[in-house]
This record gives sequence, C-alpha cells and structure tokens, in this order.
Amino acid sequence: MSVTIKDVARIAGVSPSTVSRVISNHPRISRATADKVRKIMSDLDYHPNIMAQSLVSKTTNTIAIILPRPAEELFLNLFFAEVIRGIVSQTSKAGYDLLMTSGSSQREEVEAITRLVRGRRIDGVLLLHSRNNDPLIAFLREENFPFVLIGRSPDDQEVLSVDTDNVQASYDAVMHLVMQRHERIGFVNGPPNLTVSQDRMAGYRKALQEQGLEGKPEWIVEGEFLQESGYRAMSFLMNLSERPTALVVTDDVVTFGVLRGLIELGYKVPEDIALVSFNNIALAEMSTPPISSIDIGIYQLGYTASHALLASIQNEGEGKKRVIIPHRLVVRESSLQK
Amino acid sequence: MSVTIKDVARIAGVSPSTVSRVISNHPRISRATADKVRKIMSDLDYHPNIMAQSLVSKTTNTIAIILPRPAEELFLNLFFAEVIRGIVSQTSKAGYDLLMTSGSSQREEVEAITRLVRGRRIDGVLLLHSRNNDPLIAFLREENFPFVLIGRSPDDQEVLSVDTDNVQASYDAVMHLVMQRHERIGFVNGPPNLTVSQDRMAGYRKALQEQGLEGKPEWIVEGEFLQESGYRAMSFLMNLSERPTALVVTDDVVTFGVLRGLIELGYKVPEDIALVSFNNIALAEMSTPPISSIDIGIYQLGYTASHALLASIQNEGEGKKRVIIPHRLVVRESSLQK
DNA sequence: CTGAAAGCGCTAACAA
DNA sequence: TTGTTAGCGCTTTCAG
Repeated sequence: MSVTIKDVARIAGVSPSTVSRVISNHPRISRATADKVRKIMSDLDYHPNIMAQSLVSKTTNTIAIILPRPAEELFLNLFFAEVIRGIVSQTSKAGYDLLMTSGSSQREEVEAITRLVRGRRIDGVLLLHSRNNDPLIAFLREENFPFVLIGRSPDDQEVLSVDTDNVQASYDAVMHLVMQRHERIGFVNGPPNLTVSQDRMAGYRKALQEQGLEGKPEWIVEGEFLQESGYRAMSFLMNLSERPTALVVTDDVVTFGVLRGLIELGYKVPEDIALVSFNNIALAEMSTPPISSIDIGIYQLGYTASHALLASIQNEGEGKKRVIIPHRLVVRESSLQK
Repeated sequence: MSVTIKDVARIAGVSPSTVSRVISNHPRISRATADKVRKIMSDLDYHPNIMAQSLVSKTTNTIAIILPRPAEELFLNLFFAEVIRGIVSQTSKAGYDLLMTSGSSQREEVEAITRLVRGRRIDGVLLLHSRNNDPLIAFLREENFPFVLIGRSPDDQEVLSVDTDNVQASYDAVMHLVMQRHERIGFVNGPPNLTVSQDRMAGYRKALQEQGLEGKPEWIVEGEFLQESGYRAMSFLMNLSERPTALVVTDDVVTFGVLRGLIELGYKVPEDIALVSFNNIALAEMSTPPISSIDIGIYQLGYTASHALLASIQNEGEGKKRVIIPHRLVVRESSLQK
C-alpha cells in the first residue's frame, strides 16, 4: 500500500516515534537525524495519514460550513461565493480544510452537523446566517462546540459572531435618500424570519421615525433574495395610489429584478424612483443605471469569521464576542437626483 | 470523553464487534440483538468516530474540489455557486462530504491535492476546469486516483469528464446571429489557456468559415471572466474603423460589462450591436435589455460529474469516459432585430 | 449468530 | 536525544 511512518523509520534506521517527532517539529531532536529523516520522507514522497493523525490527536484541522438551501437563501449565490473565498483564504493559510455539508430541511441540517460533530470529524463550524430559535445554534451551544456565526443571534448574546451593523447600514441607506429630498421611502426586504431582515427593518424604521417621515405599511414588501421577488414587488408597489419615490432594497440581485420591473412598467430610475441596495456585488456597477449599494465587505466577513473560529478552537474561549465589519455606501446613479 | 463503541457494547451486554456489525448493517446478526443495540446507541446518542472508521476502512466518504483562484477564473463566482449546489446535492444524497481546498498558485494547488490524496484524506477529486498540460491531471493520473473533470482535457482522451459541447454551443450562438442577418460577428472570449475558451473559439471559427463570413482578427478579444474585460473590450472594438454588428460573449457577467461599455459609448443593443452570451445566469433575464444566452446546465454539470465520480470510486473503472450535458440557446432581446 | 484478538497509522508518555 | 510501549476507536478475520 502506501508508505507509512514505519517505512520511513526502517529506511532511516530510526524508530517510528523519531519520525513522528520530525513531522511535528519536535524541539528535542538532533539536527542530523531530522535532516536525514526529512530526506528519506521526501525521497519516498511520504505524506502522513491524516485520519490516523486525527484519531490520536483528536483534532481534525477541518471546519465545516453548511451550504445554504435553495430558494430561501439563494441570494447567497453571490454572497456565498465571496464569503467562501474569504473563509478559505484564511483557513488554508492556517492549514485547515473546509468541509461543506448540506441538508434539505432544517432537521437534516442539524443531523448532518450532529454526525460531523459527534463523529469528531471537524473542529468547528461556521454559520452563514441565523434565524429565531435556530436549532443549530442551540445544538452547538449545548455541545459546547466551537462555532462562529456570520450574522447576529437574536436569542443569544454570548454567541461568537461577525456581522454587519445592519441596523445602522439600513439607517444610512434611508438617510442617503432623505438627503436627496425623498420623503416617501419604501423598503423591499428579505425573508422576515432571518435576523438580517429584522435588523435592516429596524434601521429603516428608526430612520423614518427620527426624520418624522410617514411610513405606509404597504410600502414595505417582504420577499426572498431573488430577482423575481424584486420584479413582483414592483407590480404591487407601483399600483398603489400613493407611491414611494425611493426604495431601499435588501440585496443587489433583488434590485436587478426591481429595475427590470420598473422599466417594463415604463418608469425611469432615478427620475421616477430612486434605489439604494445592499451588498455591492460587482455587477451593481455594470447595471443600467449603476446601482447605489452598501458594501458590507463580504470577503472580509468570511475572512474574519474564519479567523475568529480558528482562534476560538485554539484558545478555548477568549476574544471578542461580537465583531462588526464596517460598511460603506457606494453612491451611483440609481439614487442621484439629476 | 465522548461515547464509544465500547460503551455501547458494555451497556448492551455484547462485544464491540457486535456493535460494529450493527452499525454496518451486517446481515448475520439477530434481529433481537440489532434492535437492542440500536436502542442503546440512540439512548446514548452514539455516533461513530469517522476518523477511526476511515483509518481501518481506508475510505473517507469525502471528495475534494479546488476553489478556483481569483481573477483568472472569477467568473466562477456564479458558475461556482451553482455547480457546487449540483455537486453537493448528489454527494450528500450518497452520504459523501465535500472538502474544499485551494492554492494561490498552480504549484500550491498540486501540493494541496497531494497532501489530501497521499494523506488518504479523500476518495476522489472533482476538477472544475482544465488547461493545457494541467499538472493536476498529470498527478492524479499518475497516482491512479479517481477524479472527474468538469470540462475537457486537451491532452488526454481517457480522462473521465462531464462537459458542454462548447464547440457546438459556440457554433450555435454564431448561427443564431447569422439567422438575424448579421455578417460581421465578433467574439469576446475568456483566458486563452483554458480549454473552454479554446473550444468556443473553434466553434466560432467553424461557423464563420462554413458561412463564408469574413472574420477579422481584431474582432476577437481575449480577456478574463470579469465584467471589466467586457467593458474594456468595447472601447477597443467600437473604435475600429470597421466594426462588427454582433458579438458572441463567453460569459454573461462579461456581457454585463459589454452592455455597460456600449451604453456609455452611446450605442444601443440590439439596434446597433446584437449580443449573445453563455451560461444564462439568473440575472441575464433581468438585464436591460435581457440577454440572449446559452444555458449550459451548470447545476446539471455539477450533479452529473459528482455522480460519475462516485461511480468511479465505487466501481473502479467502467462507465462512459465523456458525458455531454446538452445546452440550449435562450433567445431574448439582446440579439433580436426589431 | 457472536466474541476475541489483531491491527489500521500515528502520537505521547515513560524510560533509557 | 531517541526507543519502547500503549493506546486513539473502529473493523475484520478467525474461532466457536
């Protein structure tokens, strides 16, 4: 079969434990033996069996994430790829691997994670979002298993998390529209059970209230992170007798749908209605008109969360409970009065 | 620590090997014992240690993919998320996990895969693309390690692969433009070292030739799978003394850049210039104008490749060497003469 | 149908 | 500084 530590030991004329020590850079090993062993290892093209290492060391150098389920969180198509890039760039620098799993229901997700956690397959978990009464968070806390949430846990302040200040971001979006002299501002939001949606709603409400602006309930549309959601929202919103003159939209992809809907209905952006949205995906800049968007630093979210998770695995505690990645509004044509 | 097979055995009053047999649904085990043991397992919330299982079974129920590196293959932002979804839906159905790794250079990629393969960490590898003289393919072949390529290997016919017929797809795109009475057709392609780019170029050339159409070299622009590439290509193409009246673009994201470039230069699509592209991402439909695009079935590519890989892992050979996922042109406004 | 025992490849006391 | 030994948790002959 494949070459083992024993083969190396035999050929180098040392004991297996010596080889093991060389592998792990044990300090108390003579320079000469180390070099000799290393030479043999590379001659034989030896690579340690990772499973065997894990079995005894009780650590896997692997963290897991759960692939978002379709539909409900499909916005993650873009968010997802970017956040993954951030995560992997951090983990691979630290010598960790990333395991991806999925479940087609909430229950299956918990089962999958249970299998990995109890099966000692992974050292930590990265959660890409949270909702009210999230059973995954409950499970991980109960197991006292290292995990970091990208987002905010509504039920539990003690959860390690890396997040955007979505209340503030949403507030900022509204204020930008207010500065452009808009007074009737609507909101196209995502699924209301997600924490991110709740926070952005709160920021929107806060801004309206502080500015003494009227907020008609029918100006708020809740949907999914899909372009169709934005598209459909327009046929509803633009049929109101009293229409908003500006919209905050919770995701750029949704904004693409919004734009398409408006164009088909014969409206112009920003003349008839101004738009600001979130995430600042690369395509936002290439849209017609280019979309004003709040850049939440998706890559940074992934990178930082991953870093925090590894720290928590290695230090058993310590560290800030909650890290906020700063956001910034990138103003483009879609929200500018001519 | 955590509950092991011995704990279960002791409490159930049987031997560890009996418990092991229950876990693996060994046939020669009495119904009564099996039920008893299963009950205890669930009472104790026992989950087998996956590393220990792997160590002895020499199989990991895990396959790996390599995260594409930035820039060069960034188009995979969208392709990537979709293909992953296809892969995971297949693997998780079959009880496999997906491991993601990355390298910031070609050499690092090979190192990462070497570590996983020789370290017996994974059972197979899924490659998301190929280029000429791909060292990863060379390594995997040499190790005789199961892998499936999404794409086509230019150097090696024997590689298991799942692919689009890119020559034909590109040919179809050109022919669609020909049907719309275009005679001056340009091509905005991706990185020329990728097989996919080479194949699409071949299809483009073949169609022009068959139709006896002139193909000016300056109508072909090679770039990356980025919107900027498309954007930049336009300032070049539209400054030519003799301009094309239609373009085939290798990716929808690039097309967004192309559109933006054209609009800023004051051209209208499709009146001044018609566009057809590839991939049919969800946003293609929401663009202004909506983009005609060849749907290559990205999810299906991932799903099928993953299936083929698992089959190859389990059957040691057999099966078709090369599977083609059918494509279809979705015609929208960007390519229609009014 | 079930148990005892050996061993997968590696690490980590404990000795030397 | 290095070797010996005893496992990590599981599977799998081989006996019974």
